[in-house]
Amino acid sequence: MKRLNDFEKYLSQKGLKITREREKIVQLFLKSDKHLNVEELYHKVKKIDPQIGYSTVYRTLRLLVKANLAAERHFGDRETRFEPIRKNEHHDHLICIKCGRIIEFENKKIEELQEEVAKRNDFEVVRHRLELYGYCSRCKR
Amino acid sequence: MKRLNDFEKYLSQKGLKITREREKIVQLFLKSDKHLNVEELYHKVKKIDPQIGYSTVYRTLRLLVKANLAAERHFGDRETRFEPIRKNEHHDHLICIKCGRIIEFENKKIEELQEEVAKRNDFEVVRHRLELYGYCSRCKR
DNA sequence: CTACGTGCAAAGGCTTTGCGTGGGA
DNA sequence: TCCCACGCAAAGCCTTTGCACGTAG
Repeated sequence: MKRLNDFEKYLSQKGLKITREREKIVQLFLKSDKHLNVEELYHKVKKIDPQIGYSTVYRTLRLLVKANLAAERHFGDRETRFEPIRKNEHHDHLICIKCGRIIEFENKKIEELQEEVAKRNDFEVVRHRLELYGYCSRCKR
Repeated sequence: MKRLNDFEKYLSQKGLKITREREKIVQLFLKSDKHLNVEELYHKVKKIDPQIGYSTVYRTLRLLVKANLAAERHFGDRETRFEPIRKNEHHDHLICIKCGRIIEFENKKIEELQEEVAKRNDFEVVRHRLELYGYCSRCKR
């Protein structure tokens, strides 16, 4: 769990504390390796340690975002989802509007074209978001 | 105002009513030609006709979406924005994270590449979203 | 005349925070 | 010991809806 160490390092640096709750939450979050929302992670955590409260899960996720170990995503429009950040990796998403499955992909060519568009508009891109919504292999017939 | 006629046609077809409120709201919405949220449109409307309530603005926007005359967008993450749909036109967005300016663009090549990615994943794309966040010409130095 | 539309206020749904208590360092 | 962190409950923020009254057709 390299990333868990990164998190603990971050905490120490900031004078924050390593607690039982944070350990468990972060472990589960990193392991699950999906795009979870607070609710979902909260339920996973509850199963392992029923003491832990919703706000702790929430605050830990926010902390992960600050530490640059998690990214905040807004797919469905209303709900906030989080995903672990693996170093040097950027990807976009295919989202099934029937079953909710999320498939990740990466395409250098598209990114280059984006840069081109930006340049043409005298715009400096900091980050981007590309999502394709439709039906996955299982849901289209 | 071709689109206003389209809206009224839609209303008649569905047995819905053309009201003073709807006329004004839709006119302002189409004219403003920006990416407004309910709040913003509501304020514009208020200036012209202070009687009109927030829910009427809200419901009229929903109606426009149903009529396929407006598209719902979620940029900032939490707020819902609406933009008029011009026929046969698809575009994506450059969003300035400093001043909030939104610039539209269109790029066929990118769309083709998206289809390619989808095919490779046995995925059928229904719609997509591409947003580039960064600094616009005025905000970067 | 009837069903749809309107404004108001309140209910929802999720995110965020204040507070008193508990626990790392 | 001293802050930081925790759980709980409540506050915020938008979005959405129920209701009683008004009005287009």
